[in-house]
Amino acid sequence: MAISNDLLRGHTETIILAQLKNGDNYGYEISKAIETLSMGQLVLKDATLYTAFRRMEQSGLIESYWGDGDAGARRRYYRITDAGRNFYENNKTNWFETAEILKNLILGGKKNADRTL
Amino acid sequence: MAISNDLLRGHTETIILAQLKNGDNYGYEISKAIETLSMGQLVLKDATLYTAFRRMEQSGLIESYWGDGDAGARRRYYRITDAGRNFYENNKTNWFETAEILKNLILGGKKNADRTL
DNA sequence: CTCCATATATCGTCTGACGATATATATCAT
DNA sequence: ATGATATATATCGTCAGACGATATATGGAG
Repeated sequence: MAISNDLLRGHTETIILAQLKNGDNYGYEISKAIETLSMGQLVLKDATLYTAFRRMEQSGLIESYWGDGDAGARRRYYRITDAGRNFYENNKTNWFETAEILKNLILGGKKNADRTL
Repeated sequence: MAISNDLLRGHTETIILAQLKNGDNYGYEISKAIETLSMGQLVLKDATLYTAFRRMEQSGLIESYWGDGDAGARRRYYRITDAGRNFYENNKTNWFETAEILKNLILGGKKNADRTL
């Protein structure tokens, strides 16, 4: 059961930034790292990945530069900025708090409800 | 720090169904119950709430009927269907699994990365 | 020479959350 | 009484983000 697009929504950027915190990297490898880390449950689609990069660069969360390797297809490397680090830390904290609340909401409270109406 | 719209996305229906599992109820009270249960962190907007009801009724997750109370504004009550229960159980399980994976993804793995690249 | 993995990129579509707005009733303060 | 506030439901239009489809380029395996 893979992670659905709607449950992913809003998390993509944070997940990518989490990878970039480990050092500069390029799209394809970030994508593979995420796939591995999620044990195959999350495979970001190309369109999702690259639109996220663009968006994040425009909003100053990351910077990019072309890799100088001659071998293979050209790679565009991304580097996390200070703004990106702040954004990441905020989202991380936010997620843990949200997850706790969401857990309660999804469980629904009220252990033994018997309301007839 | 309230729950952002994007983190909410995809969870609304599950959260509403969790409430209806406690017995038939109407929109306004469901909304208040969610607000209380989340300690004010999640306040579903009217538009979100009522579009969700419509969507869910059309897809057979819930059924509705007008309350017969003469007092106050008319209330439309909702009842969870069998399909709704299945949907809820699936989403609940799915969420707990997804949350676990998402936790790893957001933390990003690789404790002490020092890749210069 | 063709197929596949690597690698990046854009266009257009669809879905779901929400701001704005409308409508109606009951209660409470002025 | 009159206007504000809480209760209660509903729709329209907008916006953002995930993704299917598609395009392009390279290098190695068969």
